[in-house]
Amino acid sequence: MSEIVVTLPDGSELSVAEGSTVEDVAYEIGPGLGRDTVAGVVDGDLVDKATPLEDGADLVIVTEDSDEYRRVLRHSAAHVFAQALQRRHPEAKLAIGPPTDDGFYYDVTNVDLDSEDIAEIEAEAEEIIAEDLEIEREERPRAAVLEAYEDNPYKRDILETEAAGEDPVSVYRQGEFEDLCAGPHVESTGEIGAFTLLNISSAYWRGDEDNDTLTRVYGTAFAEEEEMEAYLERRREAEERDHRKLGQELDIFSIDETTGPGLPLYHPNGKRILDELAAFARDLNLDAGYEPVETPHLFRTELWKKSGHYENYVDDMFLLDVNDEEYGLKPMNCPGHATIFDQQSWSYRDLPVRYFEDGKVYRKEQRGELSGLSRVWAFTIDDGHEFVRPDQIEAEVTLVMDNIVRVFETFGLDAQVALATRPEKSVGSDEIWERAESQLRSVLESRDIEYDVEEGDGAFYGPKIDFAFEDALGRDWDGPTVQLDFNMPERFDLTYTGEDNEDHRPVMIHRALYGSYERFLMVLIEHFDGKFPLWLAPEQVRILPVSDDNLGYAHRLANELDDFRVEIEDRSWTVGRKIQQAHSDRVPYMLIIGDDEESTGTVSVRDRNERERKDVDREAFAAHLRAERDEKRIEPDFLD
RNA sequence: GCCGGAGUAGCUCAGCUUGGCAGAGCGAUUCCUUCGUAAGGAAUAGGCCGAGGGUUCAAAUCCCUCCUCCGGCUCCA
Repeated sequence: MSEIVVTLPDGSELSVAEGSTVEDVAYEIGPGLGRDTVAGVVDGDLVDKATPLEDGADLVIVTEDSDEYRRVLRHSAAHVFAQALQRRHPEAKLAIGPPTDDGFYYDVTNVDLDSEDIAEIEAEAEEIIAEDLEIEREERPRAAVLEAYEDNPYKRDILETEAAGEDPVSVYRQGEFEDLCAGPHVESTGEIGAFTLLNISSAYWRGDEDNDTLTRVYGTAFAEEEEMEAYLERRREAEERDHRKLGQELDIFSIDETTGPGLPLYHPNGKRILDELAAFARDLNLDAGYEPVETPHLFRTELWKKSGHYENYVDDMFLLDVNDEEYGLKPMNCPGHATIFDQQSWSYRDLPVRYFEDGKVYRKEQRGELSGLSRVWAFTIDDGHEFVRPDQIEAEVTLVMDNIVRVFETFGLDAQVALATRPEKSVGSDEIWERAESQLRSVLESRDIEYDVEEGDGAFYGPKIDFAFEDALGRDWDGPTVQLDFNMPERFDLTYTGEDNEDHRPVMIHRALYGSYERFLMVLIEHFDGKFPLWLAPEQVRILPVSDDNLGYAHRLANELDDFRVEIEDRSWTVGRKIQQAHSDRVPYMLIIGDDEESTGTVSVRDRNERERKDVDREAFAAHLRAERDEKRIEPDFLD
């Protein structure tokens, strides 16, 4: 029998008998690995473990404890859901049912499902898992499959796109159920140790709003019941961190039905945090050579016509009629800043010119998009605009990136970085685009920042680097950004005089260190679970007198700490109750003072992490507090 | 915007299936208690049951329209 050679991930080559499957090779390597093998990745494609290998294949063995396996298992779980659905609702039509990062979904149509149906289908799915049906791959002639799906436009669509030209076509069968599918799958339905349906919603076919609306059922599956329990527990904890819930509990902001959707109202606690954030950004900006400017919320639409917003963005703008003249609330700050730049003539020596403004903007987002602070109609951008010579782009972008990195470090945040390149519809020459993109790339690489390239995802006016945050529920939101703009300088006919005494066109850089204060605050609330670092905490110290007799001492203490946000708990509660409340309000430090402390002039310090120390010297505590605040330390560390 | 779910006291929720006096806990207020490290006690106040219309002797409850929120899709700071 002839042999074939496969290459393993470590680069080693292995000779095996022709016709060997992924599983055979695993056993060849070792019996333990053979038993653990659940699938393989061959030349980058995930396949069943029973797939025969070709000579020269690159092979990765997939075992149970891997993300690949979880995807395979969940893909099979999606089939189990579909089978259960068809047992209960034979009329339902299946569209597509892929695995996701932490589960699966299946898009279906021609069936109405409510929560009762979901419970029934879930019970049916448990039954299918108990039946332990073998999952088999079958190759069918294309014509036969096309005919079988005669009245299912979605499966036919898949045959014409993903499976275009394939003949035969693979179908996976388990019991009476079969589904058009490339696989791979686990061996039998019994391999799914834990299965649950999570929620029901909707989606457009192929994500296109012009297509049919489908019912999307989300679920997840695990090999072991305990894994699923742990996952569901993490989900519950994430829900507790949701900024909409904490925002209300901690009295940070509200969005009132009467005052309007997507229009957040910041309470004193919220405003204290925003003010600290603004002061921090202002320091960074002043250090980096930005000059503060300020522009109004409203401009004549003449400006929006000049900037191109009226043409491209008018559907998202709030327009007002003022004495038969049209005005618009600003959706962006850049046209105002470009106009300021245009008020004088500039020399090449003056550039870069850098303006910044915490500018409130208004964007009429689609109603279904609004969500807490992450998507709103009125929000404030920590907006900077720079006017630079083309040869200054790289140095400027480097400066901006350094500041963005500084922000991430200060808060201990993490984000997905993406370089978005030239879209099909764009302005500016090939040469300037290429140069700009390579400059952005080079800044990212010189800073060792990991990033994805999103081809064609740039703005029509220039390429950009976006930083996306994940919220507690795992949704991604764009935050800080650096964007190059070749368009606005054209539209505003902005120029500077070069060394050659000729007019030249500057490049504009749009950048935000936070993105918007709204979205950034959302990220911080969830990131810290409401336990803000001392410098940001709306209330930094709470003084808890043991009895009313100690109120005088409490006020003297509060006066000594008058450069901090200090509150005195003077309700007629027991000490235990006062401590309990301070913990639930996530106050970094509590000072508990009774007769003992008052007589010795000390304090008892307790922090929100439940540590405490008695007989603390007031001066020493105050000095620590100042250092902790000024150094922007993340956690209260006096009691370390 | 589209599909689905929901809206009852400041907050969390019960009541709605089967129409018949609008409820609980927390919080608030007042009084008692002055308390030593994660919830002392009692009393009181608090509601256009999201808004409007309809059915009915009677609507929180049934029907219609709208608003808002939640989960997605699509778009984004």
